[in-house]
Amino acid sequence: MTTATEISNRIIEAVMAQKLAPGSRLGEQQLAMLFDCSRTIVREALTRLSTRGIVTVSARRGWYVIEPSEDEAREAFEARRVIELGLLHQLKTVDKAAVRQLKSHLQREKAALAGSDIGARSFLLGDFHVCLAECLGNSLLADTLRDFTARTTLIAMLYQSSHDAAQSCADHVRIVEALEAGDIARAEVLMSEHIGTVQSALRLQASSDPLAELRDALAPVHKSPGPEDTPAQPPPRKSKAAQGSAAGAVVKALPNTPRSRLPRNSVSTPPASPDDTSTYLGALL
Amino acid sequence: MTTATEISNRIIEAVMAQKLAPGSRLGEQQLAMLFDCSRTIVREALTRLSTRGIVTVSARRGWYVIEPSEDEAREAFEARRVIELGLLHQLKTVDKAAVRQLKSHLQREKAALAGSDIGARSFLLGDFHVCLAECLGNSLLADTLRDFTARTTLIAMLYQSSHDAAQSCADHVRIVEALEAGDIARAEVLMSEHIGTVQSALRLQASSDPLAELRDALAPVHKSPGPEDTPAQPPPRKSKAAQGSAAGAVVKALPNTPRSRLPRNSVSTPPASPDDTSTYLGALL
DNA sequence: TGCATTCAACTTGTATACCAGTTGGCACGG
DNA sequence: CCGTGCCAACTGGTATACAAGTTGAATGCA
Repeated sequence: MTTATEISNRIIEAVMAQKLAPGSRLGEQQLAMLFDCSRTIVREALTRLSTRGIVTVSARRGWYVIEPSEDEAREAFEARRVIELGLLHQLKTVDKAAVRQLKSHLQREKAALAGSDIGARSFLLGDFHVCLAECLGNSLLADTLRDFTARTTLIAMLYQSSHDAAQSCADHVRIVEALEAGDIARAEVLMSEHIGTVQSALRLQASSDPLAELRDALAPVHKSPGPEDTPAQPPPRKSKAAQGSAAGAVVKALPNTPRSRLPRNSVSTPPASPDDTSTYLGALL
Repeated sequence: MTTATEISNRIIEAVMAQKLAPGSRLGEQQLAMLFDCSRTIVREALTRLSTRGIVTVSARRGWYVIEPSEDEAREAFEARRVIELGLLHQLKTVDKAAVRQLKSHLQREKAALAGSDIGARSFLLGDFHVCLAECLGNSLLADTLRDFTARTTLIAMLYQSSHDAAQSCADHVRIVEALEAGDIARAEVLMSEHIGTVQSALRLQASSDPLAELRDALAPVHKSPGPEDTPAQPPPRKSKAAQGSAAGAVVKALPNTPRSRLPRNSVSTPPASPDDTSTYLGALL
């Protein structure tokens, strides 16, 4: 048994940890089995998340993690810029305790960077911004920023961000240094550059050709041209499918369940075979 | 029959129109009767609104419109300031079409100010800020701002704002003028002052005595001292109860249903007598 | 072989039945 | 007359049954 709040927290965390890709399917029944509760609870969690703009429901087809359009991506980054710069801009003084807490966060970031847990790394990198808002004394904006950060994390996954984690962490360190020195204006500039760096690492094509993406993605791959490496790529969650080498860009989020459509045993599956569920929703556990 | 989205929109609008006061009770059953749908739908609407921070549920007691604490009030205004000033601050140029749309909004504000519909007046005054964000091209922030504006509207009701509508409208006019002139910096200053004016019109007591509020509210009323008038007061929705004159501050939102606890007819009330419902939820129709 | 159609499995959508906690009136005892 | 405890009515909480729409694969026909 689990509460709706727990479930939605898990999902948000999984998104921030890049363990749930844009377009991932979140079946009510599957989640209900996974969390050992009824569909009612799952539904409440998903409804909440859809209000927060993290998932969408396609009528009688299923719930899916959002796949932001390029316009939505632009808005999300703009929104984060507005809030985070606005927050710093209005700041008069920096509390000692806040700096201490932020430094503690940076420690965790560095630890994750040294370690091998890609998920924790991604989560902490995003959580820094939430933490900043919280330390600066506005939990309302912190909550808002959490949703927006999850959003930009999904955008980074969807548009194959080539940004690396070490860079982000270094940026965060400099920002906190500026805050500690009381140089808020510099912190603001650094934050602006930081967000700009992350945003410009996206492979957004401003081309007016709506087929460009497909054309590019479906172009025949003769040799691996490998122009640049993409360090912060989502972990090989799905195993099979998408066996094209890591070079080619993925068109969209490929359908996340290549499971063969076997005839169902009968009506309902009481023993709850973990096969289906644990395959791709293990990210939530 | 109504959808969950419609219901939550109605409630948000009623809040922005100051037709639903902080602490108002929103019974699932009552709303279900009012909107002719099942509790399931109502529940979804209320769940959504609670995610947006407009209502709260007290376990097995009922749903209520939020009553923000003073800290939450501070955060809400700060959040609005951050977003709105941040939005203007990052603005490079002002679109012609945006100015046109904003001017159209101002026309409606003036019309409402001239008319007698207090609800429309309050709604439009708040909606201006949402409209601004939308015109400036960020619907994500516009949606966020809608929730925050509803919040500050509730705060104004709860803390007996003495601010008047004409002043707000005049402020809005000046802000749009500055935008039209391309003087974004001035618009920013004006907006800052505007929000400051609204915020400082609240009767927030910064006293550390947690009983001060009660002490003040329950002080005997000998003569009506009437220091200043409070023009933008919530309409006399409830008729009876709170028969103390308009001078004394209301402690909290008084229990919104002084309905006598008559023995229930039997099990379920099929013909759905409109008595109970239409009494205080008429604001939603 | 190729194409259109049918159909069954699977999905969410909605209503409802029932569970459980809260509350306030009322009766009873001091 | 006052205080206290009990009880019934009312609240939301949860699970579940059933309705309704979507999809993809198998099948039959040209």
